[in-house]
Amino acid sequence: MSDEQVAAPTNRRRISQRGIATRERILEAANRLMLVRGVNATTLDDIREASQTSKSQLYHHFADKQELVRALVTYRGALVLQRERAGLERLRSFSGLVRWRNALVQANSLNNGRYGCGLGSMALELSDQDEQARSSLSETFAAWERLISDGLHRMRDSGLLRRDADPEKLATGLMAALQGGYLLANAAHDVAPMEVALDMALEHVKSFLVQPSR
Amino acid sequence: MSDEQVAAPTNRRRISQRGIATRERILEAANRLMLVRGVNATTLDDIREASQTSKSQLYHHFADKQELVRALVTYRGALVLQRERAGLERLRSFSGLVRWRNALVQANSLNNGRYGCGLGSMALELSDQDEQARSSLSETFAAWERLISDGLHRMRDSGLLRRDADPEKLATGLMAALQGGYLLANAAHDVAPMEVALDMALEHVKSFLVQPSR
DNA sequence: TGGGTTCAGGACGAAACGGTCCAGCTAGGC
DNA sequence: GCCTAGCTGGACCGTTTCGTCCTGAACCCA
Repeated sequence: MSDEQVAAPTNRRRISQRGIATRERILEAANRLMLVRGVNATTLDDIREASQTSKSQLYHHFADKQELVRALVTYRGALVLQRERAGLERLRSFSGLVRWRNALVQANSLNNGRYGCGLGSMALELSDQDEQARSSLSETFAAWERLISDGLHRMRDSGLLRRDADPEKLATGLMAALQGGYLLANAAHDVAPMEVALDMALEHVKSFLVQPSR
Repeated sequence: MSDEQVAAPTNRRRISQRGIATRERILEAANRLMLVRGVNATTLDDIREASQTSKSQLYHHFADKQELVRALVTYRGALVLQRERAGLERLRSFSGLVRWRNALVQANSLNNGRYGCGLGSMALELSDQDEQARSSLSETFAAWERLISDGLHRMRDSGLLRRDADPEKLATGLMAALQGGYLLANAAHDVAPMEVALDMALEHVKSFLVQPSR
């Protein structure tokens, strides 16, 4: 989020700067560790050590591990939406979509496809385990898709896309290709499947362009 | 597999029918539980209880939990490939692809999008945790994609698909759409995103048909 | 039927893990 | 500068969980 704390503290009476910083440090460490090892395979002691804090601080800022995980869902969601908003809010052309694709592919190629999408991996791990986390993740995905579909709406309104193009469905398709691409790239430790998947989705969007640039 | 044990016992000297049945029961229970709760969130005691066996049997048939998980990867891989082979080995037309899509969607709609793909969920959970499991899953995905691309090759050879269609890339796209669809459907508890994703991938294949049926 | 091998049951141990507690320190309003 | 409320460090506890071990039953072959 641009104008509010990414890690909003729970409403308490007095909160010191130090307290906020500690909470942020915990979330940052949890984010890093759980991206690599997964949520369930990461222990509180791991997080305590990586964040240079102590047990009591974990339990001062979060009621239990589940609440920490839920806070992490919010935290990651905010980070991803912040990043994606920067890349998508001015989307007005097909080449903008290509730039969006390239940025995602490049970022993922830095670690040879490993780790996947922070939201996608949590979605699979938590969906059948924590209903609140699931619905929160689902909303984040919806917001992400909306960033895409808003751009596609602009393209349709300006006459770039045909009237029969359905921005919502196209956005869902792009998101599925992205998430499936992340998954296959992670399994293969190679970014290539993600490229192929995104290119397929882009070709599909292209098929709705008024003047095919091919 | 049709002509070999799905759960091949490790090479031991004498193995009774009862022993094989026990091993199968353990794998079947692990498969069921880990699909719902995830690998790391499922304990050996859960499996012991669900399979009506005991601790010593688990450790008689598998060295440790990791080896059980690896055996499960093989087990699930064989099940999925068996199922998919049945649906794909005679794939020769676009309508065959539509039937394949419908079968997947229908199966997933039975539980409102929950649980996702047994291979995909393991891939995300294990890829950064067990290199052997990851490479095994990656190979299974490759074999699965090959079932699809073989069908697409047949379609291309018979003149249904244009010569410039790339069956391997199309298969990767279909697989990514499927896996991404599973993921989004699981997060949303609604099969709809999976339908949209697969339809996008099918449209993409359709765009390579010699005579567009639209 | 007898002897050795494999299978079953479950008690047991050790370590990891989530979570509690408390004593001392820090910060910010008055 | 004092005082209260919040923050920090880390020892500690109970449970869970992986893994071991030992006893007895079932099985196979001669």
